Amino acid sequence: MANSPTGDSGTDRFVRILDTFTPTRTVQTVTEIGRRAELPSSTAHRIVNELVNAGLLERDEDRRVRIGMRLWELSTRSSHALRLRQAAMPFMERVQSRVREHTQLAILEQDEALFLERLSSPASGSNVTRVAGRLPLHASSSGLVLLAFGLPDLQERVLSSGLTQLTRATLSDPHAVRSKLAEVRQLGHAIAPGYIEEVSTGIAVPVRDETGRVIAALSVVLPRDAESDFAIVELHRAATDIARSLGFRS
Amino acid sequence: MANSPTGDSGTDRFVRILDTFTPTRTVQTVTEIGRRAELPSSTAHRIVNELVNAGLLERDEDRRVRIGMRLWELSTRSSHALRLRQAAMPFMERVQSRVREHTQLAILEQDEALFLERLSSPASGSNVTRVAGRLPLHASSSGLVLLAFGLPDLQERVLSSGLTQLTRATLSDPHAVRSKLAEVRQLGHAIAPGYIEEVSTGIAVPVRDETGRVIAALSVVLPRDAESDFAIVELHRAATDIARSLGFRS
DNA sequence: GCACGTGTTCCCGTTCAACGGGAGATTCAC
DNA sequence: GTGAATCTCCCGTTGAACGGGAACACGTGC
Repeated sequence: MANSPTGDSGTDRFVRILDTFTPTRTVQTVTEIGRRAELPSSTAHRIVNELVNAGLLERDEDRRVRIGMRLWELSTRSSHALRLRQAAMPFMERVQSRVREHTQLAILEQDEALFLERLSSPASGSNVTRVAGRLPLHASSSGLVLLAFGLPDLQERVLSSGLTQLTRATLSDPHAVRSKLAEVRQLGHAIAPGYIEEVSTGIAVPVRDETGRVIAALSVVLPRDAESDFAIVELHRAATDIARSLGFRS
Repeated sequence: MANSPTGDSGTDRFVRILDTFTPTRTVQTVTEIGRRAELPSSTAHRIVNELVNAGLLERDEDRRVRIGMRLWELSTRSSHALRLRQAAMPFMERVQSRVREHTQLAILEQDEALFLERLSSPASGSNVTRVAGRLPLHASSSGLVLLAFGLPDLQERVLSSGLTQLTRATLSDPHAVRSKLAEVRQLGHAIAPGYIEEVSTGIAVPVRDETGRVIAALSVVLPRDAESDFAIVELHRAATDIARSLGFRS
């Protein structure tokens, strides 16, 4: 008998196992992992043990498994996002303290908006985004900014793939999105009223790196009917300051 | 011809590659990686490509390689350290704003002190520690706290391994460390004058989780001759507040 | 132009380490 | 007790990983 390989390259395996950990389920038994990753129990045990030895997974007192600190340690060596987050933090705090609403920083990651940091509103309302969470590009203000100032082939790719509809207000027609993007480029910021939740409006501005390229989006989430001009000004000011602190002049 | 396996389990391989990325070298060519991980060039290319496909590594414009955001994303699913960092942050900010020196949070990781977060002194002096950096347990104030309140077999393991001497003041004799640990337990905090750098003193207190177990060390770095009582009081207050915010009563 | 160094891609025969079925140990719950 | 769930260990099979090597693609210096 023996093995009937499933066609994955060893590394996939590994990623599949890590992927069984979700933000809501951070500890699980080995057998559970095996079930979710569709691996035979004995195989799951073998690989998990390897990963534990390597420090990428850890076991708690009950021998259940969770993601290891080693992984976090390694991930901090990804300089660019870390530098960005570091540079943005003080200015995000300023925005948050003045606008008093959720303040978020997102980057482009595999055709989605990935949220690097989020400072919650003191009067904490909606909670759609979270640190390390993702949102589709066409449906969030941050995503629209990243898309509008991104490469043309990214736009093609996103527009031609299915544009999921999150609320009644979400733009799901490629033409509508395309003219929205033109508007974003012209205004210099994106306003997404009710695209994600009926009750709130996202507002995002582009953040530039030391060469002037748009690398991130800084955003706040306001109640749907709130006055947005003050937030826009604050966001732009913060984005400029972040760019400056990254070394971008003028 | 063919292969002479080096005896590693596939996963090791993988970790060896990730380990070639250091805080100072965050992008490199595939061949470079191969050299450092002591892998034949063709093998390095194969594995790196797998990792890139899996999203754990990324290529920049010049096809050079860096650590991927995917890894960071996965690492955020490691709940416990994240929760701790989250809970500690506001109180660390308070300590930092009142003591006005480097303020740090460290946990025990593979017999070393791993620094989860660091708020730098406005009058930024020494810079030995950094986020995701490590220090030996016997030579840092944070380490001494983690060691003193840790499991007995941890203490044995550390004391019987080589106690590296970082400065003239570093305790390198097992007996000296042992009585230092007794002192730490008795005082409830650790003072490490000049153990790491001649010119500075580390001061650390234990942080407890919701069950009362010591899970982290909160520390500040003062100039060697500075008055430390105020800092100690502030640290203890912050540690208590952190424990309370994690759910620990009394 | 040519020679050289460096980084990368592709090919392919060898071989050994990963594979997973299965049996048995262990623990917990009812 | 019975039964379910989880984990450990063993072991024969085999296919996928391995890496040497050749060729390609740059760039650079002369």
